[in-house]
Amino acid sequence: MKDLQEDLSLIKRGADELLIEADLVDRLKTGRPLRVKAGFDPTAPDLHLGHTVLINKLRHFQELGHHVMFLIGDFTGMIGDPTGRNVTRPPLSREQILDNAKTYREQVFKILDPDKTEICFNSAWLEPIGAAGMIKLAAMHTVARMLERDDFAKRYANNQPIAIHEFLYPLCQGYDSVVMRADVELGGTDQKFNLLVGRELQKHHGQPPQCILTVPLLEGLDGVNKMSKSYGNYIGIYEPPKEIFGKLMSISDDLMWRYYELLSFRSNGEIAGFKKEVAAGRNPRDVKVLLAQEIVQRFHSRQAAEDALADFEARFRQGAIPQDIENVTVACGAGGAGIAQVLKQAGLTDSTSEALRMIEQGGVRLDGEKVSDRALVLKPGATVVLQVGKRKFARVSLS
RNA sequence: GGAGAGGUUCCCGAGCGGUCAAAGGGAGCAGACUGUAAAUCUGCCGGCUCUGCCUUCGAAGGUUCGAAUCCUUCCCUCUCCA
Repeated sequence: MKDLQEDLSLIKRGADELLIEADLVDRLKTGRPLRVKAGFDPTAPDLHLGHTVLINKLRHFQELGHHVMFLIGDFTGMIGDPTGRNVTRPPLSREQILDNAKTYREQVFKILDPDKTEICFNSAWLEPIGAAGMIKLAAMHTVARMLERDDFAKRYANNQPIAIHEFLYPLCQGYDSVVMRADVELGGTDQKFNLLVGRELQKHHGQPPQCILTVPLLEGLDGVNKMSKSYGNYIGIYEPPKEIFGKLMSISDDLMWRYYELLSFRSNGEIAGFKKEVAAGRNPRDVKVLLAQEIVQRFHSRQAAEDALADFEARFRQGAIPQDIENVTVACGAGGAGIAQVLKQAGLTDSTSEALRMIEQGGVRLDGEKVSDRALVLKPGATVVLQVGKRKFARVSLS
């Protein structure tokens, strides 16, 4: 019995909500491996730290000997989960989906055990049911119940459009649970409604309704919106070490604690210790460095974490020029090229207008010297190191 | 099917014949400062062959010396009624 308590506390660690706990306890008591489901849209080809909160939780179940089913929503991906942002997603081609799925698999297996993970595609059963099946499915739920969903309710109240196909998404996701005979489904807190629809549909099909475990959504770098590729506030787990490190260093001091809670493998005791030390005057920067290193090491290596730190220190604390600068060749006529042109063609600014602005604001350096002459001309044959702001560098050769 | 409201620059949102590349806020970027790509403050924030020129205000036409602003048609969204 005490093993059960330990299992349960691991399952609940960091989780937002568990429905229905007593039901889950009963199922755990049976001793059989539970069928644990979590689904992902194959819309984004790579995962970011926000997804890993959920995947870490899947791993917990896996460690406890349960059957983890990683569902790739290749069919539902065509619908796109209603985001409330009223953005129409371009439909994905078959190849794109398969391609994305492959990438998913690789990335997820950095956290999950490949031998113990079942990968499913929901097109396998949603495709065959056809329009008739879809109508049947739609008959199992009412519009009023659909509008209970917070997102729909808000949009409806704010006179924002809701397309009918958006109602189909929760139904499809719920039907997945029926086919997969899920005992437990995991999702972000924003998924709660969809997860509950799964329970309803399972009841309709004479199955015991699945338990639901929601994990908090990780805030993105801005600390406000959820981390998401479409908001551009994310840290991808395949990003270069220095990017991951730098992005983590850019989060606010407050957000840092949230990240510790949801991403760090450090114990609660350790984290509480850090908080105490910072309150007592320790520089939060140093604690942030530890977090950044831990994450870089998880997805790259210990060495990469060391290097990222060294580079960061050199660049931002001492203003040094980094070692690995991109080499760019820019073509110009015999008379040379204007500095603004060169900055644009080297990809350091988006437009010549922006380049000129950067110069006016003192954000451009040439071989470490601030450029103040917007009419500066670079001669053919010259090779210079150009810098825009603190982070953009290029070694430019004129030819 | 009928009546009404509305579509503005990355987002929200003013403008309602010239002074509009278009207020304000957010995001973003740069500078200063610092404890960091935190916080704070300042500036920038369509493009270009840049003291000028070109392209934007759902789309296409039209009126006018001149249109984001007026007219016509079309597309899209919302509300109420049926």
